[in-house]
Parts: sequence; C-alpha cells; structure tokens
Amino acid sequence: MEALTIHEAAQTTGWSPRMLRYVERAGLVSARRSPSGYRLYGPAELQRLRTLRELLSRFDVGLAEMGFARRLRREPALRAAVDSWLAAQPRRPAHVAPGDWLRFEQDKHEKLLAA
Amino acid sequence: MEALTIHEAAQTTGWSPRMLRYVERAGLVSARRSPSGYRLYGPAELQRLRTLRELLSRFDVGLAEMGFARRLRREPALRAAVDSWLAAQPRRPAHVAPGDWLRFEQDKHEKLLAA
DNA sequence: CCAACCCTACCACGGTCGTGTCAATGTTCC
DNA sequence: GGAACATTGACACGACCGTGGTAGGGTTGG
Repeated sequence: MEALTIHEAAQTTGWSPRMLRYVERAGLVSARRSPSGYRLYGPAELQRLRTLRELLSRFDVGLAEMGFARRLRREPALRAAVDSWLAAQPRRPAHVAPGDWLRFEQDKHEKLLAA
Repeated sequence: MEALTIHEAAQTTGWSPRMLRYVERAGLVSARRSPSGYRLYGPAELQRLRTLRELLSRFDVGLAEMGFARRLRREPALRAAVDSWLAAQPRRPAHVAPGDWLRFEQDKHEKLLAA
C-alpha cells in the first residue's frame, strides 16, 4: 500500500508538516496512523489536501471558515436557522407588501428557533 | 414613522450601541439614516437584530461566521467548491469501490475549479 | 548505533474578532 | 445655550487563527 509520511505528503501537497497537523486538528483532513502512531497519507488524502489548498487560496477562505461550512452541513438546525435568517435580508420582492413579508419571516424564525 | 435611535435600539435588542455599529459594518444589519446621518432602526431591523442575537448565542456562532455564510449564499462558485469539497469527505458509501469514488470526486473538483 | 524521521506539547508573533472606552465634532430639544 | 444624544476614528485588550519554531522523547532503517 502506497502511503506517504507527513514530510513527504507536505512536499507533494504544498503544505508544511506543521500545517498538515493543524489541518487535521481542524477536522478537515485526517491521516490514518501507523502502529507506532505515524501519520500515513494515502492518495485520497493527498488529493483532498491539494484541492483544499487550491480552494482556500482561490477564494481567500480560511481553515476556520471551512470548519464552519462543515458544521453547517452536519448541523441541520444551525443550517436552517442561518439560512432563514439570511433569506430574510436581501432586496425584498416588490410584489409582497413589506409588512406581510416581515411577518412571514418572523413566523419562520419563531418556528425554527422554537425547535 | 416609528424609528428608534441607536441607543434605544440597543436597549430593546440587547446589543450595545457599539456593537450595532459593528454589526452594520459586518454587513449583517444596516439602519437607514436620518438627514443628519443618525441611524434609524425600524421594526424590521429590530426584529432581525433580536433573531440574530438569539441565533448567535444559541449556536455559539460569531458575526464573522455569519458573514461567511452570507458570502456562501451570494457567491455560487464558492458555495459549489466548498460543498463539493465537503461532500467528498464523510464515510464513503460502502457500495462504491473506493477508487471509483475518489476518481468521481476528483473529476468533480477539476470541473468546478476550472470554471 | 546513529542520523533522520515521527510524535505531542509548548512559546512566539502578527492578524483579526468582539468589545469597551475615549476624543473630537455635529444634532436635537427644552 | 446647554444637556443629552449622535457620528467617526482611535487605542486597548483578551481570545482565537495561521504559522513557524523548539524541546523532549519514540521509531526507522542503513
């Protein structure tokens, strides 16, 4: 089985060994461990590390923000609350009376936060 | 027209005036301005401030994280990249051969990042 | 056995977040 | 016109983020 040590994985992915450990602690890319506790990076992890790196630099996003995105996708209640809060913001549709729109969104919030 | 000054809005929403200005600069809740430049908070803004406060404390989320969620929803390319990266993570379905699953996700990433 | 690697656990340091306070200046209202 | 508010800008400060380093101790392989 082809598996790279943390230093080798760093070389081929553009991260530093230090950052690979940090990325793992951030819950984004974990490596399996050898019997003695060494991190072992397989092709899947290497690919994930490369695309992660590309994503972060292309959009100027941080690891913490990726962590929050991950949280959004595994906590449906959080996602629903955030989504509905944000949905109530933008240019409200002109064909809905402002009062009605507001009441609609308020109700939605009450229901969601009551859960 | 019923509109509160920043101090009054603070009282009834649980924020401090300082934080109301901060929230505005974070792009989350803006107040319209009086002719002389004073912020004027209407019922809609007050409601949004209250629900925002509830959301943040209930889920232990920060303003910056809400800002990122907002970014996710208004930058489809970012959202697609983040979503697809995260989608490739969890326990991969056992009925798909690991190699195939990996290649599938890699292809998806290449297509998305090439856009 | 020894060099070269790995582990965790710390210290450091500039940057941002969340918050308060203070200063200098303009507005409202009695 | 003076008290009580508003504005922006700055300084401060503890907490966390991203990153590097170092230290003390285990593992691997020639």
